[in-house]
Amino acid sequence: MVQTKFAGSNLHFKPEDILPSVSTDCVIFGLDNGKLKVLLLKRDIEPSRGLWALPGGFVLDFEELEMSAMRTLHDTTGMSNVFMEQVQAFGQVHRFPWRRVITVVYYALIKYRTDDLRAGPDASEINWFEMADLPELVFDHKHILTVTLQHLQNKVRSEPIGFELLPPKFTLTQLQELYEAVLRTTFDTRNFRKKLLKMNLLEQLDETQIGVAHRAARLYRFNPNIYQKLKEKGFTFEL
Amino acid sequence: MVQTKFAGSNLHFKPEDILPSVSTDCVIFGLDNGKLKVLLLKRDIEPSRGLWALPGGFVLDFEELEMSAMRTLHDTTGMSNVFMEQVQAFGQVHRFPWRRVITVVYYALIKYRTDDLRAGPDASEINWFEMADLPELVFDHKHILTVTLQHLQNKVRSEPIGFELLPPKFTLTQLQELYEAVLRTTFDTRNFRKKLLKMNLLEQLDETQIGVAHRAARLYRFNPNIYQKLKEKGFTFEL
DNA sequence: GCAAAAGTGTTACTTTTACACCCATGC
DNA sequence: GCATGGGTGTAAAAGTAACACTTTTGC
Repeated sequence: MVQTKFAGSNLHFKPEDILPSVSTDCVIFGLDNGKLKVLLLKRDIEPSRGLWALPGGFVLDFEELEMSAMRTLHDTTGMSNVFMEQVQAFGQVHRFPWRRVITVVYYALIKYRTDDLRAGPDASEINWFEMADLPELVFDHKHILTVTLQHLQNKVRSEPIGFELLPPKFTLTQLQELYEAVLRTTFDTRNFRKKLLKMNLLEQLDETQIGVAHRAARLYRFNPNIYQKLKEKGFTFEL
Repeated sequence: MVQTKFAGSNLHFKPEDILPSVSTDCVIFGLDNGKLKVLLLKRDIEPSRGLWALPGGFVLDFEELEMSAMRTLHDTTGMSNVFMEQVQAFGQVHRFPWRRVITVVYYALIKYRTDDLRAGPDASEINWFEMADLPELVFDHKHILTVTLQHLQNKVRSEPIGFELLPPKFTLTQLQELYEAVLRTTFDTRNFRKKLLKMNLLEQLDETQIGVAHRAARLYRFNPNIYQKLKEKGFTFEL
């Protein structure tokens, strides 16, 4: 029996295991050279074959929403154990042209990589796009990205999650560029460093950059345990 | 033909018009005498008959999520044109005991009232409860309330939405008590007033309280147009 | 020695905090 | 006249913003 090709990457599941009206989509953020990028797939299925879309898929009957999103993330990047949080649900009646589908959107912050990306069976291509230079997107995905970026900008200023976009050891310049990219602004170097270091969140390492053609910068590490302890004492991260 | 009584207030709709796996729930906040309260229904249907629950119901096939939540709000309070925003989706596999149901939660800020509350056909009782003194709740509704309160606390500090809980004309003391109730804290009266008035968001009226057994307080009004203009000039509300 | 980015201190200004008394009104 | 909440100012402290030059390293 030939069966309709559903949107999403659930083809290896039986139709009766799928919730037909609920999907999850993933906004996967990465930082490439001080630029905030998002991972998109070029659809190779109807509807809207050939347009770019957020990775996503239908939720299985016995699958947690977050698991569904993590499955998508794993399918596309090969990664697990990654920072991921729900943004909200998007449910406009005609957002999906064939029938009513509510999608629950998650965003993930990952360490940028270009190898091991897999388009999967429903897509012909996978690629990173600068948030400032997006292609035409399918359905309401443009709107979803707008809302999600706003959400990220709020979160990143009130919780120390930005580090998730950086390698475990990073320089203060990288950290500053990260915040400048996400918040689309600039900071005064001296003031930025003073502020961050004063929080006592960062472990200064006895290591420096290697292989750079200029003075090598000090490396730092974010320690979640330190943050936890500070938080219990009433500290709140605020950029 | 006898048909199963579904949870929710969708009994006047035909089963085929209902999305069986998506519901909305409403966290309806009101301010009673400086206390933050939430509106709950005592369920008169299975499952969990007799327990208290958030008002909510299944989403119709051709109904926007927000409309669904507004319908619930209207059914219980008779109100429309009310401040309402999505919190997020809750989708734990076994949150609803009979089958998989994802619920999209909205919160509403309304002017407190006790008349015209309607329990509806699925509930035996409707009542306001102090956030600090909740009854036993059905399903994951306790968790939903916790997350939603947190969400409200964040929102209320970064956007001028608290006014939605007050009558159109209010005193600065009422305003302060509102924020103290929502954020569970206290403010210094002088500093609070200075801060709020300095924003130039509030219109001072030539009216005072009437019928109080002490010096009558000045009344103020929040003007959304003023806020809009200030926002365009780069102002951001921050408490 | 030069290009390139790292790193650092001080001052003016703004915001936040802490704190106590007189005022207006109804009864 | 007294009980009740309304309304106000100031000073110290903390935090933020603006600003320019020296250091280190690789080539």
